[in-house]
Amino acid sequence: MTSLPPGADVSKATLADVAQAAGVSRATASKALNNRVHVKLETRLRVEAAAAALDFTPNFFAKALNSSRTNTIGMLTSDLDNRFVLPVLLGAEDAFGSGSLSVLLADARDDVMREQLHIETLLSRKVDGLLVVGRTTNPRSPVGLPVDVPVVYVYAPSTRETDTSFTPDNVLAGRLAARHLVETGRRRIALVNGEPSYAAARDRALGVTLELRDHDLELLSGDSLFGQWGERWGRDCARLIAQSHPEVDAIIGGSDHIARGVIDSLTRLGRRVPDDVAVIGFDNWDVLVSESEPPLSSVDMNLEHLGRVAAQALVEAIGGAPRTGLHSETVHLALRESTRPSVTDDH
Amino acid sequence: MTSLPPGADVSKATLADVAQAAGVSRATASKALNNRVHVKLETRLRVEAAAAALDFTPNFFAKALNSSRTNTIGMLTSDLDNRFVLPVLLGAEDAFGSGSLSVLLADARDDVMREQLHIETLLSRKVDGLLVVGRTTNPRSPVGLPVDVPVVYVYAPSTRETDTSFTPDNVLAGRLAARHLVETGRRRIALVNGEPSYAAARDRALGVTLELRDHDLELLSGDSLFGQWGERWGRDCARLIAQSHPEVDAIIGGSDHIARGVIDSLTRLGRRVPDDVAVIGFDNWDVLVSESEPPLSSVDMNLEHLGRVAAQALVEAIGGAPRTGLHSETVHLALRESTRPSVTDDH
DNA sequence: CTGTTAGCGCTTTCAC
DNA sequence: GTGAAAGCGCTAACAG
Repeated sequence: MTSLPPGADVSKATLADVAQAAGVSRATASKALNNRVHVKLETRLRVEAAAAALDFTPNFFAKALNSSRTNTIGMLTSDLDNRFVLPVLLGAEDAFGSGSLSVLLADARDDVMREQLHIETLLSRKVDGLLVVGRTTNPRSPVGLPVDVPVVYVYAPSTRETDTSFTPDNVLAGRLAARHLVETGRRRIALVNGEPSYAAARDRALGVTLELRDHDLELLSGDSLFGQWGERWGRDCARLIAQSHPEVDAIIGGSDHIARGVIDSLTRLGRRVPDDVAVIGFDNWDVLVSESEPPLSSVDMNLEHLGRVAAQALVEAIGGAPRTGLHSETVHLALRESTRPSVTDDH
Repeated sequence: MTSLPPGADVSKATLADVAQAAGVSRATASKALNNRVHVKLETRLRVEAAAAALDFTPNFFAKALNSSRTNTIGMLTSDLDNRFVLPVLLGAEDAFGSGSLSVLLADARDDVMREQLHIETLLSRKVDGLLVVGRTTNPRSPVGLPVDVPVVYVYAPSTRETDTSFTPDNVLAGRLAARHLVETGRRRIALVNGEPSYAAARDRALGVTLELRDHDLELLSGDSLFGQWGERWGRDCARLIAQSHPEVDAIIGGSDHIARGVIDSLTRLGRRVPDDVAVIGFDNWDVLVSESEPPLSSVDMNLEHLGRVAAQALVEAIGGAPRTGLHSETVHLALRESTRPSVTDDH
């Protein structure tokens, strides 16, 4: 019982204790425990035994004080309250947590001031690297760091091309959705898209258009209908499309929400999904797609994978091997009932 | 330019530099900067000026090395990929972030081993306190800490009554939902509930039952229908209820999802919502309630508030004023179209 | 191979 | 009021 302040009796045993118990100097004990060279095997074993016996845990701060590596990374989110960042965090936490890296979380609330403040705090804690998780896939301006700390941008790429960024390939997503519909016999395809201010919406539309063009097709309404991300927009547009283009045999929703709205309207109008009209969405958000009636096909953005590769890239960058540039990560189809080929089309 | 390892030129200026620039000793500089007593005002000012001029940031680790307070708290989640933890985190991050507290995030993936591992890491980083965020509102066994660090449980309370826990008041939630329906003239009320293994489901059912009893009413089906949390379950049950109890004038969904399914079935069966049957859910999950057709009334669990008060309690506990026991935090109604009193009931 | 000697940057007695 | 000295727990030279 020393005279330390109350509550400080955490991990009492110090390196000196271990050294003494093992009958060596602190320096030797340190080398032994850190797998440094020039330590006799027998000594190393003795030290390790002593450490184990004393339940020794090295003092994190003392270590950090003279090693310039803290095994801590900062995760800066623009908006925690966003269903897209979660899987990314999860994948990242996964990649980090398996090792001995800890994650310092900071939520900037999509506010530049807060972001700068949090960056300063993170830097003062000497994080080894920074993972910047965006709110959308719209490119964002790079964070301004006064010092040289590796940064990886995920979801929202940095506008600076020499930075390292990972973002889902929304053009491919659009292509996959369109290709699937064409391959299952659909020809009169419409796209009800989300907000035009979102790169995700524009990229998906582009992918759809390009893919259709490859098949000598084009969107039913001539162009993609940009609007909002919600069900209501999906309902409204589906109703209009069903009237103005009764021949429609497939509708792509810019998001799962929109697609749900589309299904809702079509069903109420007496159009059968998928027999009369196939419907597909984007994001493959579990709660929306699996319990839909019928279950909704969707394009999965592989967000957890995205987080994982970004985290790995950050670890590599910390290790000195930066993987710079913009990386568009692949996405994949998640097929369900809503795009089952209609029987008549099968022949 | 010292001979430090590359990338270590972070916050170059040290206390010694400041002291020298101010023409005082390091000891005095330290006292001045930390608002300790026994420092002449003029000296203090001079030191502060020097610090500002040199853009001095105290070395976090050196400080931590002899202060036993790290201004870091650990946030241990059972399952990051859970829509209920987000708002809680947000509220907590809010309460912490406004000060100078940093948050070390660890996701246990609902795995005891991982949890223990993460706790050890967090403790080795000497967090001042621990916020344990549960996956459900089911009580959980307390975390085993070898040392005396304040812990606050949120969402899932600890089974140990002397611990500090914050959880939403689901009994009240059930009461509020039922009371609202009764007050708007509904009398033949059914409850389609979630999984019986969830305390949330059982508590909500209890609240509904108690409230109805206070009005000399009881559930239409005699008892609550426990099942699953999804839309499908809501659809199936609503269909059954509409057939077996055609007189039903209100259905409470155990979650917004269930309620959405209920609305879906009722609509398809030609029952009008809310004119024929009122529908209300729980959780007030934005994407589900506001874009529903009609928009869905719900009970908001105040999760962000929950996170905030838990975080505040943790800060207080760190400060030495623990607020022990189980705290059931209040919830509130979020009324929308789906429970509008039907015109005939208004008289 | 091992121990001795110096610090890392800061706080804290305790004299002056 | 202020400063000299000691030390938090560890790692990194340099000798031996």
